[in-house]
Amino acid sequence: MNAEFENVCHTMKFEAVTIKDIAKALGLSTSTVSRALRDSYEISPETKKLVLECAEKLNYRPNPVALSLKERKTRSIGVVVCEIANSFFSQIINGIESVAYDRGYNVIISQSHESYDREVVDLQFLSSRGVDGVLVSVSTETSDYEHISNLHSKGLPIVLFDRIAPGINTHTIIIDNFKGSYEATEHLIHNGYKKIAALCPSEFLSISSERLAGYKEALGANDLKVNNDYIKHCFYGGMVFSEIEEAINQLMTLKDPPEAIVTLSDKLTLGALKTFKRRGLKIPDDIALVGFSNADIAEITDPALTFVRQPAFEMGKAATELLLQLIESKRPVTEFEKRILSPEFIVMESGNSRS
Amino acid sequence: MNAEFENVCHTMKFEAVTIKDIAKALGLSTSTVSRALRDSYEISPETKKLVLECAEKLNYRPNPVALSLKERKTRSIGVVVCEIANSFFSQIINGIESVAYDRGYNVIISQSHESYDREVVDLQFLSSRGVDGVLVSVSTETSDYEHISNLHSKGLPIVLFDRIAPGINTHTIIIDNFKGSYEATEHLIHNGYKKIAALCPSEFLSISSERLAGYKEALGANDLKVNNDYIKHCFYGGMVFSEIEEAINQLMTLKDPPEAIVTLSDKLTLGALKTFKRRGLKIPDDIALVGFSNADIAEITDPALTFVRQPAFEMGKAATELLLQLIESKRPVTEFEKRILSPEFIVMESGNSRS
DNA sequence: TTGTAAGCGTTATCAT
DNA sequence: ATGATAACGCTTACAA
Repeated sequence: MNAEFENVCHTMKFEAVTIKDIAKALGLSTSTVSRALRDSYEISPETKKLVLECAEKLNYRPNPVALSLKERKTRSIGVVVCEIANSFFSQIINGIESVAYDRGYNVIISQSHESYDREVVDLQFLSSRGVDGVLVSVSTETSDYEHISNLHSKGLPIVLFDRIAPGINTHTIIIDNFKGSYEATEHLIHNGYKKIAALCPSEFLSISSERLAGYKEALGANDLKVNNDYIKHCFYGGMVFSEIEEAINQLMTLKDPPEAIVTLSDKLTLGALKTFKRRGLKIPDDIALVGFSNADIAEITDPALTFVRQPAFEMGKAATELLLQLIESKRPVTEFEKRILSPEFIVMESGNSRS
Repeated sequence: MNAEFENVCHTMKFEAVTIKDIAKALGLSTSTVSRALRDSYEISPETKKLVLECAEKLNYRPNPVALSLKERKTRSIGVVVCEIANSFFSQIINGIESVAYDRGYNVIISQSHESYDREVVDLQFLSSRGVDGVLVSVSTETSDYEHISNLHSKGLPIVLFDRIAPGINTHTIIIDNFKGSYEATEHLIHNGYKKIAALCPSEFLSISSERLAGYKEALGANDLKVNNDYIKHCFYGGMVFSEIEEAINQLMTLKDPPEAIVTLSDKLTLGALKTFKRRGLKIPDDIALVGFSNADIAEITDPALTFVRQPAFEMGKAATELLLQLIESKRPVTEFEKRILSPEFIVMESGNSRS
């Protein structure tokens, strides 16, 4: 008996006050109480006051689960990213959370860890949990997008961001990847470098092809030839550090090694910096570097790094605003917004000029 | 008519298959179907097979909201941290998510942005949303813990991590902060530094006093006096960068400036590195630095930084495991675990030895 | 072995 | 202006 009691106490959440309790306390029906709480016109002012006071006194809080069941919406949105502990994505999540918080939505996070299978499960899990919509940035392994388009065609609002999926007609928000890498490459060219390598994410990712195109275009526009030996893809884009190390090793042991590298993602830039440090390579004397990075990383390197800053926080905010408009049907289903945010090219005085 | 139809299509989520649909399809009652799905002993094998097949065919997924309403648990846990886009916390969240995922729980994130008011609202929001438990690391502004102890005494399972609250008797997981900063300080002393300053988080945080104690103890154990001019607190612990810059400026303009600094949090270490770079201070010739940091940051500085690594991922995992045990009543309510994780002290050959 | 009915907390549709 | 009832999807006594 005692043991049982203790167990119950332990398990039991605080018995929340319900509309029933208020009804009982006031000798009213639940429907009256419900209406009074929602400030319905059909309830007399006195009753309203009574109910409101009682609710206040009992510290009544509507049960969101019951509401969800009734209204078939949970006021929560799901997010699928490769890794939370990646500063680019954590900044995006920060933006997502800020908008969601303002609008009274919960944010449910899940990670694909760059695994296609995991992404499928995550999405399935989120949708079965009844989220009102999802924000997705596809994993590096993902080349089949049916799991996304299936949900989409079932009416689940979806906004794709950063790493998007071809052929799914929905809202998307991306960085102007072409521009970012074009500027990075051209900056190196303008500083006198001709042998410029590119370190890219997996070729399957939308960001990769766009950024690579910018790199090639910048070379071409400056009468430089594209050397395929200078282009390295890291399939797991930095999640596996050894991939980056290996790619850079290969570059540096070419008969004709590059004098400079553009790193086409935040994670790759970080990995390249780490590799340089481990190998004792000095920037810019041994090798020059410009690439996508966040300010923190760029600023603490020596010399401070000229870099492409991606507006991650803004991207998270924009994606969430779009998603909530979709969810709340504030936007016709036929107009899909394809937004492109401009990256910032930040030149550090100290960085990469040839000595 | 048409407009209405479109609107409905737009708003409507895919009509999910329910137990009722299966029952109807098979000419059974919902209870039979329910029991068959739960593999109850009272259902005949044939019926079970029939139901299971039908469920499979219709792609039936149990509605978690309905389950939540019935069982009064949501299989979701809430997390309150100061900032997601702080690598220490994003690594912790990674750990949290990994355990939660394995156990079929959702993780709902919210940020306090180091604001006490926001922390109160976050916690209120999470609990009203019916999370089964919460993981909390208090904000730097928080010095009153009633919002936490209130929820706790109402029976909501709570695990505090990293920045804990005094006087709340629940599970806690922290780093051995004393040890971490003791080792950092002593390492500098062993390398010949005597004038060692400490850059600390807000004095109200549990981590701050513990780390400061380690610093002082290390000085004392090596016959060095504590100089209060050498101890600087940054109230917002790095969320406001100018605070760090200002603190370091003050240190460097003392009549007798320090030769070395221990930075007592990841964020402070990052901020100090940024400040050094901006001021053109070289490590270790102008100023030596040892502190709490993650490996990425420590490895890309020049020279690579000797540092205290906090097992953030492990902390997130451990906290979540404890919380889930509490939630699932696998652990008596009277035994509160106070776990202390050891930090790793990582010495880089290149770092901080006097030239 | 299977069906009926009540209940989780709320709101909407009828009555009254 | 207020109350009774059904419904959202599911589980579980209790009947049959």
